[in-house]
Amino acid sequence: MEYNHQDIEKRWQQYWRDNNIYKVDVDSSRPKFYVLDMFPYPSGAGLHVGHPLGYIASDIYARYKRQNGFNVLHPMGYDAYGLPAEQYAIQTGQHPEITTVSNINNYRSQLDMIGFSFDWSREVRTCDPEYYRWTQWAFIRMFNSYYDLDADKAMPISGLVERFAANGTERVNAAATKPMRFTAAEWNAMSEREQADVLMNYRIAYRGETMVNWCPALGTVLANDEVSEGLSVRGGHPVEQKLMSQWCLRVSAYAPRLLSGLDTLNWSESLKETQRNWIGRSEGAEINFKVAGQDLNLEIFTTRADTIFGVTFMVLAPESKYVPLLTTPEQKPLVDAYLDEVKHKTERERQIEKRVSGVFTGSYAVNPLTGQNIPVWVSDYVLAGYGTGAVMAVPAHDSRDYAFARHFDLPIVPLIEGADVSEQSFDAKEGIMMNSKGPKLDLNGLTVKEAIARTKQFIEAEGIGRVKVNYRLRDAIFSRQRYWGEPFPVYYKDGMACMLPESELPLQLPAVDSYLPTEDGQPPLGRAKDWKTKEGYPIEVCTMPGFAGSSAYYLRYMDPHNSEALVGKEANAYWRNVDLYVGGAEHATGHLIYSRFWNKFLYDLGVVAEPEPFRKLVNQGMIQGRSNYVYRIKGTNTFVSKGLKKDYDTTPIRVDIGMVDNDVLDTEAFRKWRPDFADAEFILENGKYVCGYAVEKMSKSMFNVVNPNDIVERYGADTLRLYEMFLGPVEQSKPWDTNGIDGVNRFLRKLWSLFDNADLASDAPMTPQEAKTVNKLVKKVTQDIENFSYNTSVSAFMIAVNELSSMKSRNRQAMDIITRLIAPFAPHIAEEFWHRLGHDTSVVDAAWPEVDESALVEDTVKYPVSFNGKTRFSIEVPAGSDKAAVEQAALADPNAAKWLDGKQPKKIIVVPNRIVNIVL
RNA sequence: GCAGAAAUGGUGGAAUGGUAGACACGAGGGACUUAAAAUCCCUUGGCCGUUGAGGCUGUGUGGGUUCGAGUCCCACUUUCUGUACCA
Repeated sequence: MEYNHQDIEKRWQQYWRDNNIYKVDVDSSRPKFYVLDMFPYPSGAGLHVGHPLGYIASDIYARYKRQNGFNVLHPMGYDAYGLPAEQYAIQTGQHPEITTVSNINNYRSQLDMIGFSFDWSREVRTCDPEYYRWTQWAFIRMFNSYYDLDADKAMPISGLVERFAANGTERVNAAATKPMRFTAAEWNAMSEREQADVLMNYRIAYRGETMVNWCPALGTVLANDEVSEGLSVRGGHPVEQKLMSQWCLRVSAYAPRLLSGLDTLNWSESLKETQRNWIGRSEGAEINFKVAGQDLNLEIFTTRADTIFGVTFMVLAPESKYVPLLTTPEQKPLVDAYLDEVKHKTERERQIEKRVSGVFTGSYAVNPLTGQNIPVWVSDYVLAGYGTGAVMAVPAHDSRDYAFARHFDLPIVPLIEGADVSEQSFDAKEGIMMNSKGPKLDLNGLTVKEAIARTKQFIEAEGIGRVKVNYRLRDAIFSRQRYWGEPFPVYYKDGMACMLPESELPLQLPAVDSYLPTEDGQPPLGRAKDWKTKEGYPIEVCTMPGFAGSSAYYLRYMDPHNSEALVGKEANAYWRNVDLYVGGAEHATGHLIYSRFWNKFLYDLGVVAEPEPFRKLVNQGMIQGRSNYVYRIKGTNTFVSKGLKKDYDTTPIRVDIGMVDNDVLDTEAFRKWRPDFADAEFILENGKYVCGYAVEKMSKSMFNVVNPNDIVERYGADTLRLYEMFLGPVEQSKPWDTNGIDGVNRFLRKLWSLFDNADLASDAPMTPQEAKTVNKLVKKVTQDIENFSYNTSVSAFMIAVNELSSMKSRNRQAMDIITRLIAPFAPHIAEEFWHRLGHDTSVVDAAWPEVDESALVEDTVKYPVSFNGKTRFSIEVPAGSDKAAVEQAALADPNAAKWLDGKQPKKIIVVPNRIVNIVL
């Protein structure tokens, strides 16, 4: 009988659906295992063959774990809010939900074809009100919490209010936007409005006046991870800095825990490193410089406290609050002009220019160690968002300060012996200090490291500064001036932000007549009718960003229909966290930081049991497209085959890969493709037109998209699954190349015919050869799955099937074991075999086979024999021979004399079961 | 610039420090066929030689450790990914 994949796959998919095979429930009698894929944003283009790569890998693991007796949670859902649907809505006026739902349906039908073991009864969609009510709920909880640095966790803001009322800020150690000091009396004397403003300074979800990435083209602000090189990640539009009042999440308060938590995770080193860099811990000191002639301290942050004797000027960020305070009347026109210039530059322009610019404020600061007056400048090379937005400039030992000093002809004082600073600064943190002696502190002769420690100690003792750990991680900006997102459960009462009661959640996204901003520049929600509370207070018109809905979805899967809580205690206590998370590395600084933050916040609240959401994480590689090119001779309509193009002056043109088979162009199809190619002429080689190729991103515009549906239709889902795994290591990026798929398909057909020929009536034991082949396979596949090395597993299956066919094996036991082994990879064909073997339950629950080691025992062992490390011949000795016997056998071999060449071996090395090396 | 990963045939890729190139594609040759498809068999890193003969060389470059290195160490080159005036 022929292998008819279409019939088999349709039939068993139906069987799985009808019997709810993939539905799971809490079952405390079995250990749990949680396998999760990063849920997709359902784009209009649908899935291409690159998307399922990670899903297939995780599905194999999920099925494998299930066959090993685990209760496996393996859900799927959709990250349904996003810009493309909204942009489409703006163009067409169609509600983004309509597009989104139709895209979701398309995704679902594509996913279903591939035979995944998802429990669809747990599906979540971020745009579903029953889902986003818990996103809103978490936001309210964040608003009602502050981060207590002594307890090192989030605490209810009501506790902080009590402490303020009793003792003011005394002994309060809380993460804050800006430091505050007041007494209980002062607190109690404040108006409600003033108190609300103070509390905003401490809330974990707060409204803050901050520098934001404003993208005029998209009409919204963006988070740092949504901006790359001064352009928006989505769309590539320029982004500029703007001071705006926005909702923010105090992610920075969690920076130390987000950093230290990484050590407990089984993630790739490169991904952890990316997060470490993003969090950006740096140890240094904050030092106060008095401003000459004013009662004002200029506070700076530095990691190089040792270089304080080389400070020849100070620099403020243009946005620094110190700028207006330090600008003297004479310098004001110049400073204002400079600030104006900087403001009109986008972040991108700033980065591209890299021109040294700046202006003197007219004020001087006093070096606390030397008492010298040093000028204070303003320049855009200092960032307002990092440290205190002001630096002490040490041109001799910092390249940026050096460039600035050179440009404005400021003095450069070297502080490290032997450092030549005539051409460039000496930035390395090594060497012996010099020129560093003041009235109270002498660093000369110390190493840089010693000097840093000594200086820190000194400034703390003298009260001119303090040791400080700084983080690069910024608070997340949480407002988006867009329509298609979660509405904030926030209304404004006399200008004060208030939360809706949790009982009124979800606050549903209202209908609007257009998805554009209002005429007075309000976000689209400004158009919603009756967008106010029962009492008539206006509701927030911004929506939440994309990462809001994806930050806790893994928790909702545990208990998706719970109407009382995000996740019930019992469900959470059982499923705990994700054991294996598979997804793209591009989320390293976005979703994977926010999720960890969100989880830690809920952990502080006692809502979830685990401090980290994702224990093991695997980043699947990208599958790139493989585009084909034809070569048109310039000025003609004649196309020359790739091998001959060097003789002509040609222009490469991309062609649709649908017209190309194994790089050979279907010339007739090409003529029909476009009217201007209708009369195309071809110069062939060996009667064929051979196309060139290039590895590029898979996209419609490059005509290189391969649709998984087409593959499934032609070869079957099992072939697709095996082939995607066979392509190479899951973590690695690689181009898609349909050319190799025949090999995998051939393998499945061979397996099929092997099975078709198996003598199903007999239950004879396996022959020793059969047992060896089968047990070798069990061992290899088990190891490979544990190591996520699926490509070598597929090879192992091919080898085993070849061996069995050449043995003309007809053994039922062997087929039983192979069926169970291949079930995670090729579930449809395995299910078919399983039922033919007479089982009436699904292969999904068939026990994973164990290795019968006794079948693998060999009678003889083969040793390669090397002379001075070069292998010359091999010998076979009885298994269990001792070293001396192996040595003897090697020397006694007829081949040995030739290589010994009459010499005595100096040494003979025998590595058991490995090699004999004879050293001459 | 910084950080991380990588570099092996025509291609995708295998190799717990132990016979490099498994497995697959592609290519070449052959069998079956009126023919094609499908299927099966043989060859396939390079060089020299042979036709039951084998040898040399070979994992980006240069060093090192080791009886033995694709694998470990040092330096360099190139590529990919992330990040970037972070003081």
